[in-house]
This record gives sequence, structure tokens and C-alpha cells, in this order.
Amino acid sequence: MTVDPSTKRKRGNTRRRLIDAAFEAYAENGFGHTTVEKVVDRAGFTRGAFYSNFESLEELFLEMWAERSSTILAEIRTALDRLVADDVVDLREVIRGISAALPLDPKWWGITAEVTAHALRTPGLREVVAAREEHVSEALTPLVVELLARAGRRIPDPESFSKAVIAVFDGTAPQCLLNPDDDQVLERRRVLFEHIALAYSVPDDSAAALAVEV
Amino acid sequence: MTVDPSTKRKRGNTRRRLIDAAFEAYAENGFGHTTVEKVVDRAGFTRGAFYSNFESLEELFLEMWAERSSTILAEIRTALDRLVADDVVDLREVIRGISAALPLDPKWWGITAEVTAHALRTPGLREVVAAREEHVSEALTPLVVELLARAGRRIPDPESFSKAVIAVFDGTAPQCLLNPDDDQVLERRRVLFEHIALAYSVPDDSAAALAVEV
DNA sequence: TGTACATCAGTGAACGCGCGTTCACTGATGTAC
DNA sequence: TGTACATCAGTGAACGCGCGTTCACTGATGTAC
Repeated sequence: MTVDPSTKRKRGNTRRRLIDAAFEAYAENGFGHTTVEKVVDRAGFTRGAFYSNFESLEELFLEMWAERSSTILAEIRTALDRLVADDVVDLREVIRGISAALPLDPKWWGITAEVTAHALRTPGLREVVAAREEHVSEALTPLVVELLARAGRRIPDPESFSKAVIAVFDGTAPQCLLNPDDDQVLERRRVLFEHIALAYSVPDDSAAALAVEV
Repeated sequence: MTVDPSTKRKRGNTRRRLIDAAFEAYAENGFGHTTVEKVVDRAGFTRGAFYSNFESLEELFLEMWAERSSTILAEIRTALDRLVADDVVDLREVIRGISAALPLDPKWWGITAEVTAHALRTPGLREVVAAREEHVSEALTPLVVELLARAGRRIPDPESFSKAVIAVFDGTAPQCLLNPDDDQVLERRRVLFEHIALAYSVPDDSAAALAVEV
């Protein structure tokens, strides 16, 4: 009878390769200068392969963006979970750990900046990107709350704190990436994270004990 | 003899109109989807007019970007100068004033984000954009120091504070712009500015008196 | 002031490349018996 | 297990539009006398 649509040829998962190639192509050429040919060349296909897998470059781009976004969020969660598992309780260490867990990747930053800029002039996309940002914030909130609790700090308004962390992350990223050899910029970023961690939290001696039993 | 090169036709300053049209065209179409035709159409010229004034779209873009950057910096300075002139001394009012002076314009934010992303993959441009960021930071530093001094706060490390303000500004901008109808986001931005103003400054009773005599 | 001439910003047609998109095909994979 | 057939992912050639770029021109502005 008919082939099960979920069956994939052994030759390779073409969508997979196209999505990976799209990430590299978009990182290298930017949102507007990425062409179908640049993507398929990189993936080792001809143009037709693209059209039998995607409707348009926009569709491929959005799929790539959504997937990478999930991957990166998962990596951050893993890094933060490790901090929890390692039972880090020193506040400075916790902040350093959170700061280190947030990736400073110029490729991804560029793609995010461009999709956001694009979303601001594309009504349907704006909500999608805003929802994604919200999702990231919600996913990270309990983890940073937990980490700071272990360092003896209680956060009265976790959502505001989470959004502040993301804002500082987003805002310091271009500073760090534009000055890749400047250690002072990285140091300032760490200090800024420390300041907001203190500003958005209050001492709570019971928090550490509470965190352990959770 | 020859015409003075600085003499401009009365018909209109074509460069001026092209630069203004470029701003709108880039804001509307994005970095990669802006074409010569879209720019000249908007300015009311034909393609040839563009080529007798610019070498390439890149040149026009960079000129527009540099000019707008200067204009916006001048506007921020004017707004902050007004705060100084109005002799605002309440800390919350000062922060509110600084926050309000930093423009939340989706058009300009998009252009800035895209030029930064482009700069990260274009070595020669990266230094230019980094230098521009540095220039903005240096220009704003004395003003925010002065404003906070009048509110009775001394800033031990003005450069770090200035960069933190810019980071918070850059990082909260997408949050605000992606959620244009959400007042809470704006409120959180203001609170974040307050927190870092406090975190980067110390009380200094002599500062107010000092500021008055300056 | 008027006339003849020079300049050159901007015009608009033309050229051609790059790229998006289509589609008849092919050959590898999978199914039927 | 082997053979004949069906499917369809990916090929690669072809088409044509959009756009970058060029350039001979024109007519408005400015200069000389």
C-alpha cells in the first residue's frame, strides 16, 4: 500500500540538513541576503530539494529559529540544573554560574536580533516572538528563584526579576560581542548581574533550608 | 569658472532626500530587503539619481545610520540638559526623566539591531559600530553623573554605570516594543533603571551643593 | 539686462545577472506476490 | 529469496522577474561678456 508518511529515507533527513544549513547561512549572510541557493549548497542539495520540503525561505527560517530557540533554552536549563545539582550556595558563585549559562553566541544573537526587528514590522510574527520571549522567561524563572534561594536570597517578584535578567542579558550581549577581546566588558556584565540579583532579592535565612528539602 | 562644489541646486538637496527616504525604506523593509528602487521611489527620484550621489546602498545606509545616530544622541542630550535646567532633584523624578529621554522608536531600534548584527559579521564595520557605542556612552556619562549628583547620589564608577544604563536600555527596548500595549513592561523598565541607579551610586550629601555651584 | 555657452544633476532606457519558482525526469527505496 | 511494480525525494534544466548598474541624453542652473 502507501508508504507511511513518517518513514524517512535512509539517505538522510533532508529537512534536518536544510535546517542546520539555514542556521549557518543566516548567521553568515543575514536575514535579507540569505538565498535558497546558499542554503541548499551548504546542505549539499539542489534547489528542488528545498521546494519539496518547504513552502518558502520564511517557513524554513521560522522553523530553524523556533528549533534553535528550544535547543538553547534546553541548554540553559541544563546548565542551571547543574548549578542546582552541584549545590552551589555562594551568591557570587551562583551569579557567575547564571551569567556563564547564558550563551554569548554572535551567530545566535544576530539571528535573534534580526527576527525581532522583522517581527516589529510584521504584525503576525510580533505575537509569535513575544510569546516565545514570554515562554523563555517563564521557563527560567523557577530556576533562578531556586538558585538564589540556595544562596539565601528570596525574590519577592520573580517575574520582574526574570525579565530584568533577560533584559540585562540582551543588553550586554552586543557590548560583549562588539568588543570580543575586552575582558572588562565581561566583568562589567557579571557585576551588573550581581547588582540586579541583589536589587531584586532580600535576605532570607530560611530559604537555604527550604531549598534543600525541595 | 567652475561651480563651487558646495553650491546646491535650488531644486532640492537630493542627498538629504535620499537619506531621509533611506531611513523610512530601511525601517519598513529591513536591511536585506531594501532596494535602490524602493529608496528612490520614496524620495521621488529615478535610480540614476541614486548612483550620481552614492557608490552603493551600503554607503547610503551607513551615512543615514551615522547621521540618525548623531541626531538621536543630540535629542537625548537636549532632554537630559532640560532635566538639569529644570533643577530636578528628586531621585525618582530624575530616573523617570532619564528613562523618558531614551527613545523607544521601533524604526530606529530595528535599524540599530540590524546594523549591529551586520557589524558582527563584517570586521571593518564592527570597529565602527563599537566606536559609535563608545562615543554615545562617553557623551552620556557626564550628564547622568550630574543628574544623579543633583539627586544626592555620587557615582564611583561612572563608565560602568553609563554602560549599564545603555545595556538596560538596549535590553528592555525589545521587551517594550514587542508588547506595545503592555504598561507593566514600561513600569518594569523604570523600576530596573531605579535599581541600577541605586546600585551604582552612593549617597553623597555634599553632591547637591557641589552640583549647584558647577 | 540680455544672450550664448558650460556644467552636471537627474532621467530613463537598456543590459544582464542572480535568484525564486516550476516541472518533467530518474533512480533509490519500499511493497506485493 | 527473487522479480516486477509503485512511490516520491531529490535532480537539474528552464523560465522570467526584479534589481543592480551603466550610460547617452536633457534641461535646469549658473557663468561670461
